[in-house]
This record gives sequence, structure tokens and C-alpha cells, in this order.
Amino acid sequence: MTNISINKLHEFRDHPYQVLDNDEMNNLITSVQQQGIMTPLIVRPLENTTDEYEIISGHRRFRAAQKAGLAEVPAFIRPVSRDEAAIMLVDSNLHREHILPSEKAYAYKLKADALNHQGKRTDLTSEQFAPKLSTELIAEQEGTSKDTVKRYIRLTKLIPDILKMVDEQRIAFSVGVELSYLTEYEQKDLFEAIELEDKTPSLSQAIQMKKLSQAGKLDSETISRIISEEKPNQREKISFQLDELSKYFPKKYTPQDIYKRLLKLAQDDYRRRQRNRGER
DNA sequence: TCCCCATATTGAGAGTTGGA
DNA sequence: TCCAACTCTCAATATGGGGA
Repeated sequence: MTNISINKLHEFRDHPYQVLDNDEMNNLITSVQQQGIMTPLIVRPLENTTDEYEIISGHRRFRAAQKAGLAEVPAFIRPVSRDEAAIMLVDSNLHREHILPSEKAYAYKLKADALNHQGKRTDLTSEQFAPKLSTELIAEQEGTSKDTVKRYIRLTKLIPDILKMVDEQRIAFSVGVELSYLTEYEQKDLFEAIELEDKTPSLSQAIQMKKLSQAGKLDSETISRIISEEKPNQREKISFQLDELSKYFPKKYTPQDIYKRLLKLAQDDYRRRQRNRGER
């Protein structure tokens, strides 16, 4: 372990985790200020430099040390490639208790990209000859399916405003995945429509927009129309007690028969009223 | 990679029940 | 009669499998 000047440290490019200024962060800063000591960071030497380092683990401690005014921080130096560092970073952070969908999305992407770079080998034989896809490997390690990993990676195609809504659970994960197929401009129009209507799309609405987008038929007007539509579970329903109605129908009628008959009577009544209106 | 479909899970709202 | 607790139903959502 060595002490490294804080000026020589750089955050990992594409670092997917948010370092929030919350109570936890403030406690960390206070702890660093009062004790002046901290758990060592894990860093790697930056290519083409002599004494500059990239942080693999300890971004929050680094920020706290900066705010506390420390000149140096303790660190373990690991001479690893950027891809290896990316995998280490993601692995150490993915198992945090609270991780936002956006963080998971960028973490999976970072790791998948790193694994893809590493996978470009020609010296493998036997079962190594057909290495598993990066998403399959991540899925195995995370105890999920490769499709779920791909879905998370799809979220990285969302514009920040919509991705934030997924993080805030205002938009469901699967809805976010479908919306990721919209172009950046369509997503911006959608975000405006969401703000204006104060409504978020359901999965079926998101699928509808995706299909229209792929057909080149999705404009801001269509987006507003779809967003403002009433969702099936928002429509009013009426219900009857079977006892109230069954006495007016033959005993052999099932509830479905009664429903069909009532619908038919309503249709006949509607037509009769239309005719009467026409005769006047 | 994308699409479609099936199945499981979740959550909201409506209805029912039982005790005060 | 009121109200809380429980149950049921259904739409929305998450996930996985298979095929193109």
C-alpha cells in the first residue's frame, strides 16, 4: 500500500455509479475529516503516464477525501488493463444493497464491452473455441438470464430524463426497455408529453410507440395522443349481483349468456332510438 | 438482436367478512 | 352501521424460452 497525491488520481471513465451528496456521504466526509484515515482505494496506473492513476474501487472515499481537504490517500496499486479494471469495478459494486436500474444498466454495459474486448482471441481450442457471449457470462455471475442483462443494457439507450424516471420507478423497467427503441428526438417529445399530461406510458403504449417509431410514423402529435389515452384499468366498470338479473332470464342461462343478451338488448334499444330520431 | 408468446409475480381496487 | 382486515380479480409487469 502507498500514499498517493489526490491530484494524481482520476475517476474511472464511464464510471456508472452515482456519488450522491446524501447523509451517507456527509458521514463519510465527517469521518475522514475527524480521523484523517480511510480504507485504501484500489487504483491502476494510467497508460502513457508516470505517476497518474485511475480509481477502480473507492470513488466515494475519493470524493470524501477531496471535500475533507486531504492531500494524499492510501491506495493499493493494481497493474491491470482498462478492461480488467472495468470488470473489477463492476464486480465490486454490483453487489451493493441499493443499486439503481441506470447504474446496473451502465455497469452491465461496461462489463460486457470489457469482456467483448477480451474475447477477441484466436488461440483457443475445444470448448474455449466458442466462448460464451459476454451477456451470458454476466448473467451466470449475477444469477439472472442473458435476456435480463440485455434488457438492462438497452436502458443505456434512453435519454437521461427518461432513464431518471425509470430509476424513480415512475416508469417500469420493461416499459423503459421498449422506449429505448425510440430515437433520441422521439424520446425528447415523449418526455415533454409526459410532463405536459402528467401521465406515464404503460407497457402496451410503449410497445405501440416502438412499432410506430420503427415504421417511421411516430411524431410528437401521435406521442401526445397515445400518452393521453385512458388505460384499460382506468376505465370505469359496472357490475351486477347475479341474483338481481337471473330472475329475468331462463334458468339454463349462464352469466356469459346473460351478458351477451344484455348487450344485444342495449344494441337493439340504441338502434330503435336512432330510428325514432331519424323519423322526427 | 429482435420478436413473440407463455408463465409467474405484483399491485391496485373492489368486494366480503366479522367484530365493535 | 362503521371500519379494519382479509380475499379475490384483473391488468400490468418481469422474465424466460424459442424461433427468425
